[in-house]
Amino acid sequence: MEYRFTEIEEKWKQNWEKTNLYKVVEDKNKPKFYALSMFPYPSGAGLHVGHPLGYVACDIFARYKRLQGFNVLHPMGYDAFGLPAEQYAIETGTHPEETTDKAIKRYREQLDKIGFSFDWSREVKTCEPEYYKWTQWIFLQLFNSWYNREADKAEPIQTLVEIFERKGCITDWKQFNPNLHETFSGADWSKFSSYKKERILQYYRLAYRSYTEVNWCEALGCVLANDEVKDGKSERGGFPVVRKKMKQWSLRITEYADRLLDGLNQIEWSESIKEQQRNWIGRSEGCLLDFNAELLPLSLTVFTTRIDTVFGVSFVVIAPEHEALNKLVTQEQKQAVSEYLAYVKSRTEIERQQEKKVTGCFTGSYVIHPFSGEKIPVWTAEYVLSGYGTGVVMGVPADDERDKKFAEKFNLPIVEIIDKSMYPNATIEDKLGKMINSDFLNGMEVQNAIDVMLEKVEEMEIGKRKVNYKLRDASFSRQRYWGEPFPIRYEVKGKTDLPFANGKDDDYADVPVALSENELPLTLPQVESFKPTGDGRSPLASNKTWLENNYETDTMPGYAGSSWYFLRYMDPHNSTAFASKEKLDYWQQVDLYVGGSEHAVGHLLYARFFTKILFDLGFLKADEPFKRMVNQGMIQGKSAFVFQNLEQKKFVSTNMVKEGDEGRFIHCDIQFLNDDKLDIEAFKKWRSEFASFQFVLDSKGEFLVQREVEKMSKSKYNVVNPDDVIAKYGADTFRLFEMFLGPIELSKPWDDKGISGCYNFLRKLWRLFFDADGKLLVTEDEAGNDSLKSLHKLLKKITYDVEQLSFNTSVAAFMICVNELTDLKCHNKNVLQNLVIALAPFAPFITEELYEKLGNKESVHTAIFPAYNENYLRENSFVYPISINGKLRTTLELPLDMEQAQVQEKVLALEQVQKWVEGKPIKKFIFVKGKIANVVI
RNA sequence: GCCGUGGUGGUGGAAUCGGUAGACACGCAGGACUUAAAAUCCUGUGGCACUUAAAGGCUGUGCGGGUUCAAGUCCCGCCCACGGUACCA
Repeated sequence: MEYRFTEIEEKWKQNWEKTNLYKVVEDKNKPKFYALSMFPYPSGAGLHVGHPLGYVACDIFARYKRLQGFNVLHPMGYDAFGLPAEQYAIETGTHPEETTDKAIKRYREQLDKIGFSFDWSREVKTCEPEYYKWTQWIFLQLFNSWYNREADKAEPIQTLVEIFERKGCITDWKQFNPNLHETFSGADWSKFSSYKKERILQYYRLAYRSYTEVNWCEALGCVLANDEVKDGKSERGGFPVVRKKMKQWSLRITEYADRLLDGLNQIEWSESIKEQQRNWIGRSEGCLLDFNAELLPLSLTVFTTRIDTVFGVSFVVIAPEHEALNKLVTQEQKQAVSEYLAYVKSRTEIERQQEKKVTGCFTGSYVIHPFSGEKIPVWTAEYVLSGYGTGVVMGVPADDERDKKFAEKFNLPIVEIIDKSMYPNATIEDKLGKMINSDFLNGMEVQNAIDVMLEKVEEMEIGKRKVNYKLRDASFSRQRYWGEPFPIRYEVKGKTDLPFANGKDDDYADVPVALSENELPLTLPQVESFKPTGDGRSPLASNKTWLENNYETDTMPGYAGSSWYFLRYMDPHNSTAFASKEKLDYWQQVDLYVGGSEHAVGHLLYARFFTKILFDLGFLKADEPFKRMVNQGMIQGKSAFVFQNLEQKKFVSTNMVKEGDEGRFIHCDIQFLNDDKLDIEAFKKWRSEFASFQFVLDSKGEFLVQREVEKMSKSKYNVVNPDDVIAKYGADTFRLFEMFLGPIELSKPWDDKGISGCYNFLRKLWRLFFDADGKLLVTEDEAGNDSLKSLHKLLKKITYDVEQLSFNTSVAAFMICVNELTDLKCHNKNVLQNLVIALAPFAPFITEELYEKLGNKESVHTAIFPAYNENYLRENSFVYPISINGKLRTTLELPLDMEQAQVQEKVLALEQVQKWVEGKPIKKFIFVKGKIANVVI
């Protein structure tokens, strides 16, 4: 009987659904395990073979844990708000909800074919009001909280108000927010208007309003995502884009910088992800230092981690956005600076940091060096970002790579200040060497000089120690329709808020007021047009209800919904809380989280941030969301290209293209390929405009395409759909092959060439059970020792590999075992049944069928994972590799308990060894039991 | 630019603690079965030169150095590809 996967998979899919096999309920008698795959954004293109990679891995782990007796939560849902659906709406007028629904249905169909153990009764969609009601609710928690630095946790804003009422905001309290340049007494506070009170509270709330930069495209009349900007132009239309300040919501994530950093030490994530988060947070200990302007009553404060190098300062650079820049520009430099600023405005932050071209402009002003008293020129340059540090840096060209390039370009003096001659391998920025040309620091080691300077600066009161973070507060506003509305309305005093900064500090007259809990959810209204309003506001700004109620017209960003969805799965239908206390306490945190490494800092940092806030406010028991995290690599596509010569109206087979030939390679859909050979007729049908072109074939009469590995994407015509693979080989083969492709965390191109190997494996497994006529071959006799050894070798390896999520080697181990059992002609029921249970997490359908055929009434997925028995694996001897001077020359089988002296005797007696030794003295004999013997001569 | 990851046969990859490089699979070549094909099974397969053959030799994990009895694995310096870079998700 043949292995008929279509029938088998259909049969069990229906059975599992009927019996609710994967439904999970809280059960205090079992240990819990929460296995989670990152939920997808449902794009219109459907799933491609890259998406299920992580899902399959996570599903295998979830199923494995279940076989080990855990109560496993393994849900799935959709991150359903997003730009692509909105963009489609702008182009076609289709409501994003419709587009999203359609995409979700398609995703669900595709996911269902792959045999996941998802509990679909817990599905969440971030765009549904029942879900985003709680996203809005969480936002209100943030809005109504502040970070108490003394208690080192978030607290209700009320506790701050009480402090203000009692003792006001005295000098000491300014440390709680250095941006608030105001002190007041408790009595003052009680007299403040609600507007003034709110303005002060805005400096403390975890969700607050401030001016942040956006990409403004005047021609399109809207704010663009970074993604939509290419080389300072809008991707659609190629219109100019400038950076502009706009009043927006931000989240005070910076208050959590240290805790986000420390928390990394408690979680089992890959070192690389933790390192990326550490670098993103970018904690650095340094010092603030004031430089007084020569002719103006102002001082520039720089942040530096290298206060020891202060005698090497030959210029100071101020960020182009810095508010003091205006005052510093002299009449003579006015023209040059304003031209430079226009150039900087058109550049994105990434472009600015790339500094391939060194740019900058002299302001005309000077500051006075606090120690030498010399005049130091002040420049402005794009490599200084206003958002980092103080937005002013001291230029030390001798000891900083970027400063050096800057000085060289603009002919600024370079003063050597550190003698590194005794550290020949040190780079320019290593904190090593002896101070020179540095007055009282001369002769000190760098580390020592830093300490001395810190003391000195604080003593002179021209600066102070400061811990700085690269992390910035998170921008939380989007001028979009398809996102969560803010549960905020404005108390209008006078004119309404203007979207853009107008230069005045105090140019808004609004006081944000939180909606009450029973007003939630504030649902997205229908709008007449999804097109931007043109003045920078979202389409909601043209909605009547929104205008009448003075609701916030911005919506929340994508990460609002995705920063807490893992909590909603615990209790997805709760209408009185985001999840009940009882269920939150039962599931606590995600035990294994699987998702793409592209989320290393974005989503993963925000989710940790939200978790810590909810923890502080007493809702959660764990302050880290994901205990263990694994990042799967991307599956890339193998694009195909054909060489096209437009003038001569021909295509040339890639092996006939010579260097210097006129023409170019253009993408060609991979569905027209047979290996690398092109089906010319199909291609012509696809692109009828090329039907009359000539096709130059190679000597074999074939037309070959050029292959290249690229991101898998519809626009590159290299997408492989899992449906097609499953139709041809079945879901079990598909799952095995996805895993067999390589280590889960590596990126690799999809190539279905190897898939028949996995298919053959399942058929070979099938043949252990059935002969060609479909007769069951299984016997109930005593299993042979060799078979048992093969089985237990497998079980040991699987147990180890699955814990490590090393699924490619697991699949190889199954193949080896089935090969061995086939050679041994083993049809023993006990051996085969254990094999089937072990394979069940990987290939859920075929194993369910075989398990039933073995006479079992229960599902294989409720069985118990077989433990391996070391007794079957014991070996008495080992084939030692024998090497001479580290080079393998021969092998020798010896008992494993043989000691070095005896081994040496046996080894040296070998003919092969004698041949190499040739009577020379043995310098050394290395012996590692069970590993190797090495003769050194 | 900065941060992170990776580079091993024709291909995907294996080598878990510094100890036999290339497990497993694809592909390819040859053979068996077959009228033929498919399927299945068997044998071989990193490269080089040599040999009737066997055995053996040299070389080989992106490039250049180093540490070690022994390096794909550790250290230093490069090159290339990929992911992120704060409004794609």
